[in-house]
Parts: sequence; structure tokens; C-alpha cells
Amino acid sequence: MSHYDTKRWWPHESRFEIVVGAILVQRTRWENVEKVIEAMRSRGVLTPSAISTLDVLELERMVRPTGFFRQKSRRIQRLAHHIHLYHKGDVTCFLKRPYQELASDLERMDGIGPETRDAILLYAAGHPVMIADTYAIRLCDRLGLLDPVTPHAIKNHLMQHLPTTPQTCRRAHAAIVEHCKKRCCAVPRCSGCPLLDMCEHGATK
DNA sequence: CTCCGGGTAG
DNA sequence: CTACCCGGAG
Repeated sequence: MSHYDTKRWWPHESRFEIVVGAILVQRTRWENVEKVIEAMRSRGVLTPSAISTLDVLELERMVRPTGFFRQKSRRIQRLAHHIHLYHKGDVTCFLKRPYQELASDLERMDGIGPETRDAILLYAAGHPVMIADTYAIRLCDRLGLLDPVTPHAIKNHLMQHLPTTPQTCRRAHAAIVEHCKKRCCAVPRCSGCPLLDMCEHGATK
């Protein structure tokens, strides 16, 4: 798990790219996100100001491979417009504010729920936050770690048991995603799983 | 063909 | 709970 690093986990060339990617990746495979990001890059629109003035139909065409293209394109454009309007189009300016201020700012945005908010807080803004995504929820559920498996409970649980630096949060998140992709997927591959002896789901199979 | 993926809003 | 939506795997 120590060979994970942010660049590898969330490849990017700018902070804005992380923010856009966080919305694009919702219910979507990362490979499709990369295609869209690459299309945007070659079109030269990977800045808040460029996105906010872009024809929404053109944005839709680029976003299409990640699904939910009408929603996502508009949500990205609104976010870009917000940064363009209130932060001079400077993403760093938008991100480099006190945790609470940024968090509640993100929560007001259309298309940014708890998970996307936390992903942006961790990967783009560098705040130490654990991300309770589908993977973490499924894993905790099967392990039988928490009685009510809620995102909030998972977040607290993880942050209680790990030193909460941005680095450890990223590595923990990466490790959970990797494990769930390889083993604890929708149709789990329990045989040979390193967590089998501590897993309720595996024990009953 | 069906199912699934680093969710969110109503 | 459903709608939003595409691309890939099986």
C-alpha cells in the first residue's frame, strides 16, 4: 500500500482537473473520466473561465462518455462559473480557504454531495478527510465492522483509527478502493482474500 | 442481452 | 424510492 501516491491515484495536471474529475467520476469508471479530461485538455478548456463561457452543448459532447452528460456538463459549468465569478477564475483561491468555509461552499453546489465534497476537500484542497464511498460502505458492511453502516459512521470510524494527515487519508482511501476492485466487488471473490478471517460475509460462505 | 461503475437530487 | 446516462464486461 505504500507505493500509492496521489499522482498515481488521482492523476492530474491541475487542481481544477481534480475538481472537474470529482464530478465526472460519479457512478462512472475512471477510464471514461480520463477520456473526457483529455478531450477538454486538447480543446484547451480546463480552466474555470474557459468552461464558464463554453457553449453548454459543446461541453455536453465532451462529457458524454462519463454518462449523465446533461447533468454533469451543467453542474461543471455552474461550478466553473462560480469560481470565475467569485474567485477571479483562480481555483487555488477558491480552494485555499478555511475548511468549514470551503466545505459549506461545496455543499451548496448543485451536483456536489457528501462524497464529491470530501473528494475535493482531500485531493484538491489537501484537507485530511476520509471518504465514505461505495467501496468503503460495502467493505464495512461485509466485514461487519459497524452496526449501522452509514457514511458518517464510516468516516468517524476511519478517522478515529488512523492518523489523519492528508497522506494517510489518501493512502487509506486508495487501499480500500484497490481492495474492493480486486476482491470485494459487487460479486465478491472471497477465496484467497487477505481479510477473510475477520470478515462476517466471508465466514458465512 | 443484463449488470455494474470512486453519486446526487427530488 | 427513482431518474439521470454511457461504455465495458460477461
